[in-house]
Amino acid sequence: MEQATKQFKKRNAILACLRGTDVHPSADWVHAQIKHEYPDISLGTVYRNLALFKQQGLIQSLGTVNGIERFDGNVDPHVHFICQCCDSVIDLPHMEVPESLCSRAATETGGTVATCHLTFTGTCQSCCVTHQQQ
Amino acid sequence: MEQATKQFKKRNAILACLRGTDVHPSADWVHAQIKHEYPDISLGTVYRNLALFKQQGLIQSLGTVNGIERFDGNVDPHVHFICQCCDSVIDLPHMEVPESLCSRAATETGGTVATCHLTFTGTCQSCCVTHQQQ
DNA sequence: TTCAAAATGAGAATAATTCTTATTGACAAA
DNA sequence: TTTGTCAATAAGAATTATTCTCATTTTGAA
Repeated sequence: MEQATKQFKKRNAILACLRGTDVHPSADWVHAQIKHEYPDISLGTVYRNLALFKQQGLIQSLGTVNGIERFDGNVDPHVHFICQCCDSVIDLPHMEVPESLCSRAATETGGTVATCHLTFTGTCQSCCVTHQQQ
Repeated sequence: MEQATKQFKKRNAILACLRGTDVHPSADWVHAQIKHEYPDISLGTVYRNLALFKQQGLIQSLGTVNGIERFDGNVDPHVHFICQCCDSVIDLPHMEVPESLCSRAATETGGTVATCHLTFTGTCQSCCVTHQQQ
């Protein structure tokens, strides 16, 4: 009965949290979530493990939105939309960056390409509705 | 004889600095450059004017690289390559994001699209040469 | 010259992230 | 069970990029 491993309980909870949400959260958001299960988890542990996962390629960073780094538990290449109004980050799952662009990037730079990010910014549907109230 | 306008001397120098380089600099780099001409310019002025230009659409932010925001005086849509090794940012001028992707982003989100960024990360040619010394 | 408004310098304040260190917890060997 | 070892953690201090405050300076106009 899942006595199997008590090891990495909090670490695994952090990874599970990221993989179980689509909000592309900040470290602080993850910390608040994990606290429900482990009230004594520290923010430093969240930062530390997020950095570890990122280095291991288990998660990816989307860069910062309004000065706050955002993470994604889905490392498959996909496209993002960032709302400038509410800072939400949304997946655009049915879109892909043409493979031809990636290979051209490698040849044009003369270096090696590791990742590719296509990101749109704008106003999300919800914010559009809220703001033009007519 | 360019008595024309002493106004905005430093402000204009900041914009000219950004437009006259391709290194996609940080605020600190810009500050160091302007100091050659105006030794008393403060870092606060650089930040203030970069924020102003960004808001006016005269420059764009590329997001942060290693926690430091990078700017681009070229606001035409174009593709970037970021070296994970030396943090350099390079233009890939001969590549474009297909217009079809941008319009699809708008329809898929149901909102409005303002900008589009395609960014590759990897190891630049120079760092490749430096590191695999064989 | 005088005036009002805008721009700036200097440095304090803020806040996200990283670092340090003592402590805790898990597992293995005795 | 006890002990030892080592990784993981909590707590909070330290760092640092960026923003904010405010007194001063500069600018162009009257």
